[in-house]
Amino acid sequence: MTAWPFSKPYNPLSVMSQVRVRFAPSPTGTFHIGSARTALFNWLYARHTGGTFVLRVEDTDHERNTDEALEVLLSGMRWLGLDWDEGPEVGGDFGPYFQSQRGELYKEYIQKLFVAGRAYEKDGAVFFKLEGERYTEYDEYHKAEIEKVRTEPQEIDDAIRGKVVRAEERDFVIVRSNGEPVFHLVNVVDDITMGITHVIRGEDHLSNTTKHCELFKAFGAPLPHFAHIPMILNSSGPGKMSKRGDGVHVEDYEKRHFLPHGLVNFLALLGWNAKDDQELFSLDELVEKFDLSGIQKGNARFDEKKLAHINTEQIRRLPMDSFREMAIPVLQEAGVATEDGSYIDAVLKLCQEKTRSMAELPDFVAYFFDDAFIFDPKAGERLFKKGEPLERLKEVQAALAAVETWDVDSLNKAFTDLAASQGQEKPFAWFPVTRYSVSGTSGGPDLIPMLEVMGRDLVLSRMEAFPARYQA
RNA sequence: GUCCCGUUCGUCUAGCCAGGUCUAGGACACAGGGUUUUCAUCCCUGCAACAGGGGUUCGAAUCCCCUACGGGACGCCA
Repeated sequence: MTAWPFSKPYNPLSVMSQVRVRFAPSPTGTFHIGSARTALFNWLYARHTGGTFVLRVEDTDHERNTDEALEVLLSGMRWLGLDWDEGPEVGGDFGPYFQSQRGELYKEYIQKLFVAGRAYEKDGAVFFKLEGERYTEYDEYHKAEIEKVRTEPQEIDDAIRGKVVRAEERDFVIVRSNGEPVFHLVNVVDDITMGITHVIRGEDHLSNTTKHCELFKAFGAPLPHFAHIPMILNSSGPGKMSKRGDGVHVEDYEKRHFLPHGLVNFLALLGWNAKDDQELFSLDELVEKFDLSGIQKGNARFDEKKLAHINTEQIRRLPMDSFREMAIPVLQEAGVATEDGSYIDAVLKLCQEKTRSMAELPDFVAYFFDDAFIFDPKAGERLFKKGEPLERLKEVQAALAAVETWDVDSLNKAFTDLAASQGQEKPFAWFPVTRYSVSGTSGGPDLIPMLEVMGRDLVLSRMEAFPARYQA
């Protein structure tokens, strides 16, 4: 048996001191939010330590492993900004990175187990042979008399949970009767041959880890460091976050126009914290501050409201260029704005700090682009409840029509002068009807800058049309 | 059923490893108030937790034990 299974020469010190982590998803056609967080933690750890992030596709069997399923995964990873140093498309020295292409390697390793007397065939399948005293016992769970083995307990030194001791007690299948190697075997063989130093994965694998330790030892390979991260539970009700349902897939958030970094920031906080009160991070800050020791032991519940809040905050922190880059396709998709240009830029600049999500942006800005906006009935009701808005509107129309240069200063002056002429100190009495007549709503960006952006023609024509339109 | 992991406000969490600085801090949510042309933003205030019981100690959210509850694993799925 060769001590080092890598195909290339190496310097043990330089390789082993380098952190190598992997994300090893099975392409199922969706990208589960829990998987995404596991990927993120691995990615953050690699980037934090200057290590290598490997993407390995566990496509051992399954009819569902299609190209489309793989693409969902890869595009999800790309969308989140989790780039991989080795794996599909980028290659690497430890490939292939698809388990479906590593069959020969697995055979080689299975052979090693046979040679070492640690594997045997039974019912057409290959079993891993545990070492220790054998006995039979009625098992309540399997409802049958089964053979068990008193093995040496395995000690797992987990970076999050500390020392975990557990003994495996049944020989387990490593190759199915159809010839396909099972997860536990390929997972360990790949981790060994890919030189993985840290296995960061969900807590649902903690119990499996004793099987993996048995295998590592049988192969004479050193154990990697383990870090079992807590599960994400359903936001309400029992159990871990289910496979179906709203908001469990990364693709859904992309479709709903969440900021990838909003999701990333939220996911990072689900089970990890920076040991201080900071909650909003840039990617760089996340990379800098992320550490295994900051990971929580207990499971966490997914809270959409907090996600929404973080998403909103990250939208506000976006540089104008990035915001525009994201917003324009959203507006185009919604059919709100079709052309790029300085008008859209001005509108977006006005609205970035007011909008709560990209998804609501089209509705929020629709009236800037289309005369056929809808008048909010409730806001209209409130407006007509007191005063004589139509009279005020006429006064504003006259005042604005007389403005020579259509800019914030002149508009401000027009309103102030109008107020003064009526013995008012502030022009607030004229604001609500002005806003409503041009936008159909009672809220939105600051009025004067908004009028400036909309331009004289649009503003005056909407005011002119308002009385008739509102009746209808 | 067996084994493993966990348990601080409704939720995410700080504090726990190195017991006193904790009348337990922050954030989301919620409630109230203020600012504002704006059912936006922003600001202020409030609400609300150490699962329970034993022990160790002058002193325990922090250490130990038990119980309860939650999660996970026990597949020729990954």
